Amino acid sequence: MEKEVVSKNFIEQIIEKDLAEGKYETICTRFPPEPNGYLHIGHAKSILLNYGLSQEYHGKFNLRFDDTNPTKEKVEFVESIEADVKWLGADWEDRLFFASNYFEQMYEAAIKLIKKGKAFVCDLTAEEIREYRGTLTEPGKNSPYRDRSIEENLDLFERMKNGEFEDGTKVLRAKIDMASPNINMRDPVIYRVAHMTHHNTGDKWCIYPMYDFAHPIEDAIEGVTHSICTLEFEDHRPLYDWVVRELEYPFPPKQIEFAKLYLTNVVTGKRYIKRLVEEGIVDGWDDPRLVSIAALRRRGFTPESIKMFVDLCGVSKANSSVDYAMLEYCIREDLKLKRPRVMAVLDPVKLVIDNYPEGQVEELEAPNNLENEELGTRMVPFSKELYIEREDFMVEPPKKYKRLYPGNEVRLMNAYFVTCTGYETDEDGNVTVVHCTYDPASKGGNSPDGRKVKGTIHWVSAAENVQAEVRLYENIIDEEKGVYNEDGSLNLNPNSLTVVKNCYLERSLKNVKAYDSFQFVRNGFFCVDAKDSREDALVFNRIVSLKSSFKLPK
RNA sequence: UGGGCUAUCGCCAAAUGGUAAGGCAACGGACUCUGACUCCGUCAUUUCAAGGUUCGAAUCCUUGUAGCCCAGCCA
Repeated sequence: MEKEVVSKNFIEQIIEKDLAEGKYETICTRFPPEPNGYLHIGHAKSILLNYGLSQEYHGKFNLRFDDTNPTKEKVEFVESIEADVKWLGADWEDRLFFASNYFEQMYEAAIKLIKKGKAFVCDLTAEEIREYRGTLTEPGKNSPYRDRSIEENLDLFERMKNGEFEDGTKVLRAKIDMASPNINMRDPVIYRVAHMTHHNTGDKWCIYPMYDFAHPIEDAIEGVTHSICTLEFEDHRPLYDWVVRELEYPFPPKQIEFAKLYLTNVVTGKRYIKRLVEEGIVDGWDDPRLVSIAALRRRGFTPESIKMFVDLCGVSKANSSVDYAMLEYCIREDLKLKRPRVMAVLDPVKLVIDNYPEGQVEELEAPNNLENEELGTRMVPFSKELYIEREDFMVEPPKKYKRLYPGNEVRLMNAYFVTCTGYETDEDGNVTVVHCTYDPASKGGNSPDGRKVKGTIHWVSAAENVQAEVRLYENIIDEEKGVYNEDGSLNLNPNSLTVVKNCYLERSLKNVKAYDSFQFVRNGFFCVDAKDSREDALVFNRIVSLKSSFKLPK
C-alpha cells in the first residue's frame, strides 16, 4: 500500500499544535451519547473521528453516557449504543463511564461555585426565568434572588438535594452576566429539581445537573483533553470554559466543534428517526430503510465501509450534505475483494437448452471472486432448464447489444457457450421461454477453438436453486428538508417502500449466516437479514446501482 | 434587527500570501467470464459579490450578500 499524502483536518492541526506546545502529554477523546435513542450514521462520524484521533496520537478514547436527564434515558439505549460503538470498532477498553457516576463530584463542584459567590439558588419559575432572560436583541434582568448570601444559598441547595422542594420550584444558577450578548451566559441554570428514578442511580438523587455544567466536569474528571462536539455547541464554549476555569481544573479540557454529517435525501437525525419508528412508518430502529447503525448493519454494510465513508467525508466546520452515492461507493469498494460474487436472478425468464440431456444436473466449479483467489471456488448446479435475467434477452436488439438475441452466442457465466435458437411468447407477446443450444466443448466458459463471445450473462438452474423472498429497500427519502412539514404532516417520497420479490438464487446461498453480505453479479450486494423469521429471507439492497442496464446509444 | 459560525466544481474537501490537491458523481475511450471491476483521459484562468493592499490574494483589509445555530429547569 502506498502512503498517500493526506492533509490534516483542522482538529488534527489543533491537536498537533497542543502537543507541540506541550499542553498535554497524551490526548484523550470521548464519545458522549445521551442514551435516549439509537445511533445513526452521523454518530458514526463522531465515534470514528474521536476514536481515530486517539489512535493516531496514541491517546485514549472513552465511551461515556451523558445521562444527566432521567426523563429521557433508558437502559435499552445504553445497551444498543454499546453494541453499535463496539461494532464500529471503536475500542474504549476499560473506559466505559456514566456521567451519573459523577453526581457526587458535580454536587461538590456546585457547592464550590456557591462558596465562591458564583452560583445562587433561584426561586423564579421557568416562565419567569425566560422573561428575565431577555431576548436575542435585548439584555436580561438580574433575578431578585441573585444576591442571596452564600450561607443561604448553601442551605437552600442542600435542601434542594434533600428533596425539600417540588420539581420546578427552585434551581441553581451560575452567576455570570445577564447582559451578555451570548444568551448561554445569562445566569444559566446548572441544577434542577426532578423527583424521578434514574436508570443508573435510582432514587438517590432528586437534583440533576444541566448539560452545560455537567459536561465540562465529566471531561475534566476523565482527563479528556479534546472535547469534540458539533457546531450547535459553539455558543456554549464560553460557558464550558467558564466552568472549567471557575472550578480550577489544572488541565482544563478544550471544546472543539465540527459540522454534523448529513446525507442527501435520507432521513438523518434522531428526532425524525424516532418519529418514524414511533408512528410505525418503519418497522423499528433497525429498519433497513433507515440510516441508523443497526439498520446499516442489517443491510449488510460493514464497519470498514462506514469508516471509509467518514474518512472520505472529511471534517470541517461547513454545514454540508454528502451525496448518498459516496456511501454506496464505500460498501462496493469494501466488499469488492472481500466477499464472494454470486449469481441471482431477480426478474426471471426461462432458458431451455434444447440439446442438453433431459434430467441431467452437472456440478460446475465457479470461482467465488476472480480478484481474490483466497475466496476459493464453489460448485453450482447446471441443468437443461435455467433462469436468466429478463433484460438479458431481446427479440430485437439495438445496436451494440451483446447479450442474448436470436442467433447470438453468449457465455453463461462459468458454464457453457449457448446460441439462441428461438423463443416463445404468450398471447400478449411477452417472452415466456428462450430456446438455445449449447456447445459441450465450451465447458467452464472457454471454447477450445478460441472463439470469443461478446456477452456473458448470469443464470440459475431451474432444477436446483434457492427461491427466496427478497426485499428491495429504498431509503426513506427526505423530500425537501424536513421529513415533517411545519403542520406536522409527513413529507415522504412514495418510493420509500419495501419491494418484496420472489427471485432465484444460487444454491450456495442456502446456508449463509445472518448478516452475511454478498456481492451480486452486476455489482449489487445483498445481505442475509437476521431479523427475518424465515431462514432464507434476504435483504437486498437497492444500492445495486444497476449501471449494468444497457443504455441505448444516442 | 444582538451574538456565534460558515461560504472553494453537481456533492464532499485541500491549499495557512507564491500562482486552485484529492475523492464521489458525470462524460469519453481501452480492457473484461457480465456493460461491473480495473485502466487511461475530460471535468474551477478561478474560490459568494464588489472594491482595496501587494511584484503576487481563495488566503490580508473594507463593504455587502447568502446559509446555519442560540431566547429548555433537553443534550
